[in-house]
Amino acid sequence: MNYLEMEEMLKIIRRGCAEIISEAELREKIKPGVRLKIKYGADPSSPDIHLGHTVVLRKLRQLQEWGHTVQFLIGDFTGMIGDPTGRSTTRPPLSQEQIMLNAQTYQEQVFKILLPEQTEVVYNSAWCNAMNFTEVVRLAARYTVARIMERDDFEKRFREGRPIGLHELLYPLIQGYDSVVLKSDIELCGTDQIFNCLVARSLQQDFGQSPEVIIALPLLEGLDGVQKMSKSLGNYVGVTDPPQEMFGKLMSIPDNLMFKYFELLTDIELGSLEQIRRDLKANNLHPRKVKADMAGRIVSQYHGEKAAQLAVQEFDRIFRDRELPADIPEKIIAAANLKDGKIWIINLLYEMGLVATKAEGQRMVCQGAVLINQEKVIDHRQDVLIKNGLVVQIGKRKFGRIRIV
RNA sequence: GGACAGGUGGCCGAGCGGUCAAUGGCAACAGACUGUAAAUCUGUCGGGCGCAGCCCUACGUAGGUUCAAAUCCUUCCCUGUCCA
Repeated sequence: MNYLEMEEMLKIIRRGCAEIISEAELREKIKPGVRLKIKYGADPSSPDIHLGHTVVLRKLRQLQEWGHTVQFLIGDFTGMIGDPTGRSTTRPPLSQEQIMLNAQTYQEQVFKILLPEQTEVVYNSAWCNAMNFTEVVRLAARYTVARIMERDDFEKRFREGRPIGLHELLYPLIQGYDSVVLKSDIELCGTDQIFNCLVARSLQQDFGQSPEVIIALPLLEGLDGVQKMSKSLGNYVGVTDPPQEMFGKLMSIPDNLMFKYFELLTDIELGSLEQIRRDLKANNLHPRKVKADMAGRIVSQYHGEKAAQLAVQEFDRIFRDRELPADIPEKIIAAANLKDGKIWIINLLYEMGLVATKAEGQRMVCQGAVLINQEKVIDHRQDVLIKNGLVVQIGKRKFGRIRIV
């Protein structure tokens, strides 16, 4: 590898990165013909991989394409503790079964991005469960309370008088110890994990190993544009979300987030991204179009070009042109609920499962959200005459076609 | 072990005997507008009842005082601060 190739490679690695600790060490490690071990720790607290995770996964994939091996670590042991990272409250621990179930779906989803033949899946319970109490205490002796408390979320919780479980302080150590066991050369993580990775470096040196290089990627804000994307906040796009939902969710991000999504979630060249930015500023390009382009590219990565196109068409049809979607799920209404072919509008919505409670149904009607065959229902006391095939709609996103049985 | 403070709706947070299904903010949902499930503005936001009303369940847990309790008392559980 000559100088230019090295620079080119580093440029690709740097794309979208928040921090590399350190680049000099990285240059040392990346040598032609050397297959590096690249660790990535996954937290199995939720079963779905979302686009936030893919920021790191995509970077791992890039490294795999240069021949390196990914150590995909499933933190089943740490899951039982509950990762305190970024949390202002203690996380409830998960049951063993739940973790294993999550780990399973994780693995299925992760290979939408990673290359399976260059991925080694490991569980940290394999060595953590084998440790006895003496070993745990000795490990704990390698670090100090002051250094652990440097961690932002601990420090903050402590200062604010919020509880911190003693076990939570152990979390960075365990995670660091994983790197020792795996003899990782590089670790990829989100910026919220940098502290843990630094502990890993320190422990590795203690154990006579060369410290891992940390490549930290930014945390992706979720659909609300403020909080980081996470399942528990419900502001995420799952990699298994159906094309249309994926597209819709991506269209709902605030405009100012488009470029970040472009950079971190698509392969668009940074040059053309700059061009888009200029065109947008000069009013040569409509923001909606840019966002749709971004969303379309991402959908096609997970569902293919054709599905993405369909999703775009469907989106325009429903939200821009205000027409009915192509596929409307059928909802069954028991004939026994009818009186002279009629049913109270509130009961209809409830029976169709379009509202969770009848009170909600009433609210929807009063707010003018309910349409039957495109016609607004005004009176919540109304009995409606129904027949097969009638389309009932609440708002812009809930549809059902009546089928009387 | 002791002293003190606190536990309220999905979250944050007011209320501290009746007018409390509980102010306000966030989130969510709906409407208007538009360029979208963006932004902005407006409204809704425990449940049941064919419903301008009535009823049920909710303010850590279990009891109690009272005509009346989220509000007062007691038990227990949980959290924090300080002292030991």
